[in-house]
Amino acid sequence: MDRRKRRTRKLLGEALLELVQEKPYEQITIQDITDRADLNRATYYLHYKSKEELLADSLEGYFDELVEQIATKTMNKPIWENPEADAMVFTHVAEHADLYRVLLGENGMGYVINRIIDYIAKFSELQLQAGMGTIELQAPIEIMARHVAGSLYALITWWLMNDMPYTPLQMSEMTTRLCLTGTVPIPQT
Amino acid sequence: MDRRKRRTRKLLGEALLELVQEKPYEQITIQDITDRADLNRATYYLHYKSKEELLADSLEGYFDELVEQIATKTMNKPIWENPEADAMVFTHVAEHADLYRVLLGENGMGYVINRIIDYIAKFSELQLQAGMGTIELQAPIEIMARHVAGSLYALITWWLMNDMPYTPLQMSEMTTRLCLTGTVPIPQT
DNA sequence: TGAGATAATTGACAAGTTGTTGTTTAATTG
DNA sequence: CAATTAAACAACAACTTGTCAATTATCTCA
Repeated sequence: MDRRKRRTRKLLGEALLELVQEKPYEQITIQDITDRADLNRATYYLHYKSKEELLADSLEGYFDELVEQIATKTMNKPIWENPEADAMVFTHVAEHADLYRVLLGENGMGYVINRIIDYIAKFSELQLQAGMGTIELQAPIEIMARHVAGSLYALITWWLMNDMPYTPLQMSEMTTRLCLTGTVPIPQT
Repeated sequence: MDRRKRRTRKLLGEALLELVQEKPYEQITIQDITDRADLNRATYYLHYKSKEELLADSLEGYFDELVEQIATKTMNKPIWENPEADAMVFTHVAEHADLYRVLLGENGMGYVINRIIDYIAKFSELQLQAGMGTIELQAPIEIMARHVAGSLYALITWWLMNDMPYTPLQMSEMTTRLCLTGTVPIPQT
């Protein structure tokens, strides 16, 4: 990709991520973005058709960063020997708290939310497949992965919206425990 | 509330819920809504300031309907004696599948998603409080409730987006099992 | 039923946004 | 250096928004 092209897209992305923290997403116009990036509005349309397209593109970076971090740490280890993996997620969220608060909270953005859940689910699925022999399946792997992803997503947002009252490690331990042993670890009848 | 006022709001709500299934939410203008409802555009502003306000208002009905159904069935029963409760949720979603697919799927709407999770979490919290004496707490109730809510949300959307490959009862059984006993019901070390 | 209150209509307004186009200028690459 | 490609620029029509003041229809309650 051309150096100038990359530069322009980077500028646009940074502008949008800044603006998103200043005013409601719907109220951000393409004009606003190009003003902030100090580019002509027409230039925008040479790169993106919509705000959504730009936002999705800009977020890639954050996601990839996190996914890679985790991948290097947890590869080939089943999740139940790895509370640090989840802790990394919570830490990552804390580092970009302002942004995620906007993306996930209150008037959060649906496709970002779903994308995040998908990301997590895909990841869990790998984890679960790795441990397939060891554990007794409670449901199709696909579904178990979604279950874990949903739980993690909900706990992340709760934590974020309540000013992070626990440490990432505490959160990750609770998450892991709830996902692995459930809410009611009483003798199964 | 005035009869006419109610009528107008109902018309606007129906119009929006129709439109939301026809084209992307962001592309729906207030003009579109009032055209469909056969009302003057200026009239809209006498009732709502934004599209969001109208949408939130329109959804109340659906939510209340479901919440009440469940409340009457499950009151005072702990959730683990009650797979039908969750089944009702899945059935409800199936009944309004077209709408929920738009609200929750792909480019879903963030605040609707969060509202749904909040709804479920509040509900779970009551359930968990009711069974407090009986069970051993794995984490603060608040967190356990979020965990359950996130899981249920993720499973609902997965089910919806994959053309509902299981029956509501099957889904509800898996949900319950995963939430109660977790993904890995192996002896705890 | 009829008077008064309230909601809705209508048409019009300025201000702003959108997407696109054709032309010109600048930067990058080999 | 020449060719290519990106960006700037200005201007376009079409549409959206929020808000008006003046008017008409509808409902409510005495």
